[in-house]
Amino acid sequence: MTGEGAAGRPELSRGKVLQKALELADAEGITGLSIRSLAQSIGTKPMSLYYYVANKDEILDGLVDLVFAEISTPQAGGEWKEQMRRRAHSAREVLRRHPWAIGLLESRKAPGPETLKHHEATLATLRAAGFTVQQTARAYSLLDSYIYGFALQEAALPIAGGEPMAQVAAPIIERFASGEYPHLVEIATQVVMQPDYDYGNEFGYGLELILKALEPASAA
Amino acid sequence: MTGEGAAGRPELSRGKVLQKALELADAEGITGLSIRSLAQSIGTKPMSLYYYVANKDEILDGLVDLVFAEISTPQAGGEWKEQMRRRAHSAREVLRRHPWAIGLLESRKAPGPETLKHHEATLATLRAAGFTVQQTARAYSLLDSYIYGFALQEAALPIAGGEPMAQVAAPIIERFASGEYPHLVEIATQVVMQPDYDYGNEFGYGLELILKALEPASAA
DNA sequence: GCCTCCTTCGTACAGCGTACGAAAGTTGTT
DNA sequence: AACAACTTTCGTACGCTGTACGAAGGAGGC
Repeated sequence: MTGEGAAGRPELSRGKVLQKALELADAEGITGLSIRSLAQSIGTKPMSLYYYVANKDEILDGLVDLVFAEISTPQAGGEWKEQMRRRAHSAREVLRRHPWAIGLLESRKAPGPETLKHHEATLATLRAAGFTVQQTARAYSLLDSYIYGFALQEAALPIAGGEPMAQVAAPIIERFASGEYPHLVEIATQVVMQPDYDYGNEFGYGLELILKALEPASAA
Repeated sequence: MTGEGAAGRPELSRGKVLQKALELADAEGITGLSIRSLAQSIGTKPMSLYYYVANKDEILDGLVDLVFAEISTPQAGGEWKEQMRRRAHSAREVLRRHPWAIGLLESRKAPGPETLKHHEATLATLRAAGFTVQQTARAYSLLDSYIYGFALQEAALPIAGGEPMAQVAAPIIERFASGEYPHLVEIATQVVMQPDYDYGNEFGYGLELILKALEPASAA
């Protein structure tokens, strides 16, 4: 009707839709990603997207898969601890770049090919390092629990940036006077509000503690 | 207008609104909780709710606080490891009862009084056990990361129940033939699809591993 | 009787996902 | 050249969402 590219040679593709959806989610947050806003950012009309995806849920599934594709994949050859360390730090970094993805993990049920590939490679690395099947399952669950949980807490902080920690403490400050939360005050003043404090740096501490405890022998 | 209780003595209260919202979220999931559906379940009209809450976000904040109130609060007197164990298991159980709450944690910025009380009590217990301020912050972050991450993964599983694990494996089964994911198959068949397997039982394994590694002295 | 406050809620609006079907271009066949 | 078949785009409309605005009506004080 209006059309420059009405038919035959497609102007659009499923990949382009997902790519633009990723950019839009990064820019505006997951609530800013609507079919209408996505179509506008692509330069097309809402209903055109439905030729490439069945519904919005399929877009969200695709986004999760794109995010998994960004996480560094371990190789079965290398030293397992170093491989898991790299993977963990990469996963955290990716989830910090796409904080909306954490909430999506909860509701997706159809893992994409990149997701499966990633899991497969990680499991292969642990098995090759001598973990039994049982140990592998437990170690993987433990590591991912830590990674996702840390990312979740990080995403719940006010905003990324240097030291916006004064803001997270601000609403509590009002109740400071009552002396009702002395230990929260203690943590806030002596740790969180220190000028060079960055919560993200704490990730390595917990990760190393877990890796250290995860020797194949002791993970039974 | 229509009303049995039009004015003066309120039929409603903020607490009742939040209570009903909790029940509705448990019954229908967080997407089933709309202002209209909530009003209907209470037996009033949508706009009446806005006398008690400023907007829907305030309801969600209130729900998170209600959930925190359900988590067993540690006592500063007892043995810290046992206190943290109890708290962790309680938190996981509560988040399994209210799986929608996990996704809410990400987006809430205003902690409620119950949330603050809970944090305060947990911090107090760790400090009383001899953890330094720094160690306390790290230990707490580590424990909560694990708890939230585990709950998140648990919520991502198909449905609660005995052994619905065959379902989560089903979509992958199609790609079994290709031999592309041998380790996923291995885990699926030898661990996940075992008739008595319950992912929730794995929580204790990781928790004990973390608690063991968390001695105040070594947590520097 | 009236005035003021508390509480309820009817109406309306802009936004959402998407079902349905029409329109228009390209390609293949004759 | 004509026509059919297929691919791709998108206009319209429906039922849903949160909520701004303001009217309505009962309760208590004077």
